[in-house]
Amino acid sequence: MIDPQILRTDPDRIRESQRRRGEDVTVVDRLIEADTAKRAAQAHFDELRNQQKLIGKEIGPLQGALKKASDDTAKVAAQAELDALMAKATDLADRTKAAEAAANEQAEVTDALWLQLANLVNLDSPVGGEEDFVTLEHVGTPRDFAADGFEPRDHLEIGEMLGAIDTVRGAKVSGSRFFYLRGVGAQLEFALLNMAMAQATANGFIPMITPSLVLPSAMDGTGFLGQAAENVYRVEADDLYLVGTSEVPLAAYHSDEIIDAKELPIRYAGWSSCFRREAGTYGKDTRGIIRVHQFDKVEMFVYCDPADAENEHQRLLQWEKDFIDALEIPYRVIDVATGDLGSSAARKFDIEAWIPTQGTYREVTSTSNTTEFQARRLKIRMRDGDKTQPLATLNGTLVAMPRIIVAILENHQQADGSVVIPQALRPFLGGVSAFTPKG
RNA sequence: GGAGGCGUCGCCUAGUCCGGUCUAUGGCGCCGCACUGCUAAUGCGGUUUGGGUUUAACGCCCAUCGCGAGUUCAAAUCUCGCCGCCUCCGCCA
Repeated sequence: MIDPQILRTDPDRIRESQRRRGEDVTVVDRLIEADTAKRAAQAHFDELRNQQKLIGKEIGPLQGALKKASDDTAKVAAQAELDALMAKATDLADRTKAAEAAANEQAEVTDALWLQLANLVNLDSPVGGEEDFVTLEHVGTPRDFAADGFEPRDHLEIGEMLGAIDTVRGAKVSGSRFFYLRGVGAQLEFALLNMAMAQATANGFIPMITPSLVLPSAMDGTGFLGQAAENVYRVEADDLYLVGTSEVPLAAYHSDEIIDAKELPIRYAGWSSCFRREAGTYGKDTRGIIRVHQFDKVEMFVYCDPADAENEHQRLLQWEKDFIDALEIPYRVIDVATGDLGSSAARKFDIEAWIPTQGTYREVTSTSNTTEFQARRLKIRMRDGDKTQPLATLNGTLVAMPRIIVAILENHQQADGSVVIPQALRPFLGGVSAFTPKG
């Protein structure tokens, strides 16, 4: 959630953000109303409770005096006073209880509204929908296969020739959009994993292997039970969710904690399987492993001072570029438009790799600055001197396996179906320089 | 899965049997001040978190003793449910 103070002091800022996202603006007015009602209800309850406590404090001593009273007149007087006090207390208790219930109810209504509100967009993000991104740069040049004298095969054809990808049996065993990596395909993933972790640790990241099943609180805290809910697998019997990215367990890792500002930034590189229902993508990317229900990914996740978040976002982007650069794959970097940001993100950069057989760029990594949005929901704060305030969280893909494998196979293929391994990756494959089809 | 124990404001801890004097004790750590060639030691003060109100500042109020509900004028304390941790047993990659 965003800072409630902004609602009270500068609601137009929220309205503008909602407008840029193409989302409901009237929610701001409903929030103002609910927030006011919530505070009034709370103040009313606080006042009644205060009175109740003051009376309660008189009752104890009075009961003591009653016991010690020596003569009957004093006893009768004390008893009368006690009875009057008790009657008042009983009445007050009823009213306090009612006020408390009203305050709780109003708080619930208000909190629910808050959770509907997406993060404030960064004003530098291009405004518009999915197609309105701004291309920041192109790196590398798409290969000229005509000059090389052959027609490129798509990643699935190459993967099958190499015995590296098996989608037919994936579907047989688990249904559509599931696949097996086998042989050099599996080795390629392990090599990419090790290369990614080597880079991450060299850059000060702490390697993490995270749970793939999380509680509703973790899923909701990271903002995945909003608009994205339909893409989340839920294990009903145990009320757990399968994560779509290790961003979820990495963000929730420090939930309900206060971190000393001196320890920031804290950087984690998380390895996990990722599960996505891919609802609403019927007919899209049905061939190969571009869009699948389960894949593995190394995710970078950072906790830092909000003042440093934009710089850190640039660093994450640079680390993503470093990795793709090392794999010698042409790509472009886009600044994602406001309407296509997730609810948590204030700004997002995607790297899209050139896919020769599609003649276009396809997303392979994504890095988001979620500012204090997730930290507020997950109650993660930083202590800076005597101030305690929410910190900023950011995430970025270091490597998402299937798509980077697609890019490697397609861009580095040869006429005979073999695939040249980029220099930087070879040490992680025992020095192998190419994968070659058998017979 | 079974049995038992435990959960207190950073860490440790007192309080829970028997409800009000808990505005939660003490130690450690941390912060400030004093003293001091320097450090250490010592002394004094401060130190949960969230919300509200006020704001020039101080302050005041409410909630918070794992979470939730109940009993009561009043709950860290009594009752019920849940969660987590530890020990032992069983099962198991």
